[in-house]
Amino acid sequence: MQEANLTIGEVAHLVGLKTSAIRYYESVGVLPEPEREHGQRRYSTETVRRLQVIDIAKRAGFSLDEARVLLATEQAGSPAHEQLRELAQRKLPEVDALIDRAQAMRRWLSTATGCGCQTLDVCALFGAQAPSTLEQGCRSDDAPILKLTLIPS
Amino acid sequence: MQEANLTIGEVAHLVGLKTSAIRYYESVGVLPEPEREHGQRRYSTETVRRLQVIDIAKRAGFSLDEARVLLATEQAGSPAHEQLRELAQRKLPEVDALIDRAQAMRRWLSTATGCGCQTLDVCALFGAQAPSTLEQGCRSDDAPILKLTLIPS
DNA sequence: CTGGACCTTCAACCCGGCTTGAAGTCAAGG
DNA sequence: CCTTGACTTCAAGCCGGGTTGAAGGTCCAG
Repeated sequence: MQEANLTIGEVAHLVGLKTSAIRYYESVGVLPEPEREHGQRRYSTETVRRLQVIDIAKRAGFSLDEARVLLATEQAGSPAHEQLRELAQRKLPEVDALIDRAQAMRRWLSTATGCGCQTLDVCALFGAQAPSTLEQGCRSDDAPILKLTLIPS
Repeated sequence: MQEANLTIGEVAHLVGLKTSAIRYYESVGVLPEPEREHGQRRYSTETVRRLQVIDIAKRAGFSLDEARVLLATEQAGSPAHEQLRELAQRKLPEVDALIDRAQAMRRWLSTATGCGCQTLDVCALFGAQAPSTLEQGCRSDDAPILKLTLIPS
């Protein structure tokens, strides 16, 4: 077993969180209740790892609740892998959609910053749910829905 | 000038929002105050278009506040294009980072759902801020930080 | 013994992005 | 005239993900 010798402040510093966030995670069940010494929480490096997992999961768009499932899964071992697989399958299309939208936005933004067009056409963004049909860039032969005058500097 | 003949309910229906959302947008300055007839708001199709812009912007990860800037920019014309460019430049790295993270997550999720490995290694997710170093898939030669036992069904 | 650093709890607050509910107004139709 | 339905306002509530503040405990150094 790991020795639990880190104070909440040390852990917070290690993972770049505020102590309040760590207590909050505990309160919502994402972190287990730690051992205590004189009433104070003591953590092992295992907890630091769990917090890193949470961090990654959050950055990847998981909610705290999903992160909780992820960690619970890891804890429980055998029967939980099904749950993980299910979680992943539910999440995949969401992530795909996110990527599509983000890439469409990226293309749009880079034309907005980079191109020297007189007018910047955003019309392509409005092709009925298909922001991904943005390939055209600054072309503008059909009536623009949104026309921004972008004067080349 | 456009004729303003749409009621809030009609507009809401057209763009797939609740009327409360439209009033909220107005209250936070994302939509301008519309003309009124007998105290009731009347909108032109221009407003519908603005709401579509807002929708796209939101889907692309802009906050309502940023959407407001976007639309204000469009309104103001000349000196505002700088603001738009600036907005776009501020947003681009954010969007890039988002895409990276989402793609890393996508790869991880698809291994989680698809591969038949005994153990699923998430270690690659933890390479010091680099979730994008996930190419390896199920390889696991260095000590995994997170090891999930994923029993092939 | 005192001060300061760190910890504890709990309740309250903040933010964005709305929704909900109560109470009132208005025009049209039976 | 009365009801119906769509509108109006304003205040309050909800959600996730925390932060902040007050009031107090515990430890160690000087």
